[in-house]
Amino acid sequence: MARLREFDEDRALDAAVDCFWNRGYEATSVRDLAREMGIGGASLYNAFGGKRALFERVLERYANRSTRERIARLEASHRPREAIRAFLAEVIDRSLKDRDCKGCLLVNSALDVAPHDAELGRVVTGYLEEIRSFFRRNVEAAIAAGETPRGTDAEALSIHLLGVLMGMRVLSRTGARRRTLEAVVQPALDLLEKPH
Amino acid sequence: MARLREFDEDRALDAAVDCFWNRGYEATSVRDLAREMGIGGASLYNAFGGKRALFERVLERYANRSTRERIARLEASHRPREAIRAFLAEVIDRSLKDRDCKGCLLVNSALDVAPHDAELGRVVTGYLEEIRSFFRRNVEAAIAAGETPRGTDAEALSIHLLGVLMGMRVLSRTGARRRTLEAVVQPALDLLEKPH
DNA sequence: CGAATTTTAGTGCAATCGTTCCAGAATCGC
DNA sequence: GCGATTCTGGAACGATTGCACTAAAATTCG
Repeated sequence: MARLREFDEDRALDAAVDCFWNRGYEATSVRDLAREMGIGGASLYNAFGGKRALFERVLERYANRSTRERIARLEASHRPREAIRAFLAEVIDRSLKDRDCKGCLLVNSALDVAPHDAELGRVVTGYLEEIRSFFRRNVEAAIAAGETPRGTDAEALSIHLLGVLMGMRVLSRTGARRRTLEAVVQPALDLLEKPH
Repeated sequence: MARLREFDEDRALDAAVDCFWNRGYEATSVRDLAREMGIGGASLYNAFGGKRALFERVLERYANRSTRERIARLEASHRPREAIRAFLAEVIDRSLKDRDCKGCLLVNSALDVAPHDAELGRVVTGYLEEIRSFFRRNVEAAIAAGETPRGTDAEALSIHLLGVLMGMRVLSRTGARRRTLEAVVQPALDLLEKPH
């Protein structure tokens, strides 16, 4: 019926993720995007609709490939408390490896675009809630397994863990060292450990 | 010798603070700034040098009027542990009162402009270090007063407090409720409290 | 007052913004 | 091969960007 698309949509999306992740929404131009994605401007509008619509696809892809993948993988291979610990440790490792200090696209977006675009704000908040839900699920499981201190509140602790994760992401974007990031996170992990 | 300036530089700076605070560096245009500051574009360049130079003045004014003022005031009127508690409580109160969810200009800048401008990055990091230094100073004083749990590490705890503050600021920008913000902060404050 | 100096509003500039349009190329059912 | 359809690179759109320039207005010193 019609001409076939020449470029790989997933590869192009990955390139767009890198663009928005590096420079933020406002500072990334459609021309930058098209160049990095290896396509023409017309193809971008043809395939993705425009800058904003592309950004929604980018957020979704980032969530799938980064956040959801990590949650599923760690939850499948670790006991509850260790899943939380491994999640934070992995984020620290990746943050330190990233020379560009890109931080987390969801956190960057929460501060950059969410306040000025209610719909995108709800999307970002939804993804953050998925992370918190992961924390909450595993804190509850750890409580049920009797591995946590007495009186642990899963709801409150999951919020605290999300906040600590956000703060660590902010500091990692400013180029913090490993010792700093671990000092941010450690006390939160200690709350899951029975006092001895 | 020369004509006197018609506008009040401090009032104009305050208006510029609001602009950058609301919309971020990139998304704020010089024309927006001039209009909100009540001056012409030429006056802006004349008095402040340009957008970037103005932003540095804005960061300085924000730090003086918001962060440093709060630190000095609370440190003068509270005992060490209560100064930290009051600091976080005040930030929560102000975050909830702010309908625009502007968050903290320093945090917003740390994610928005710092990674792309090394010099501004150092400026922002410096202001954040002042906050951490406030935490550290008061944790040390609390330790010296014997008010903290045994084995409290002032350096590590001050980093944790800074991270928790950053995280709370991120979540406040997404429109979090009081219960959420307090849940983020409470466990960090508990670390200053002797177990009973 | 006259000269010197600096602020002011307004306009202009080259560049870039997100987006659209266009002509040509490629692919399908027929 | 043909018509229909969708893709492609490239040019062009109006709007806006940060910044520079001009002439008039205002102030202080001599």
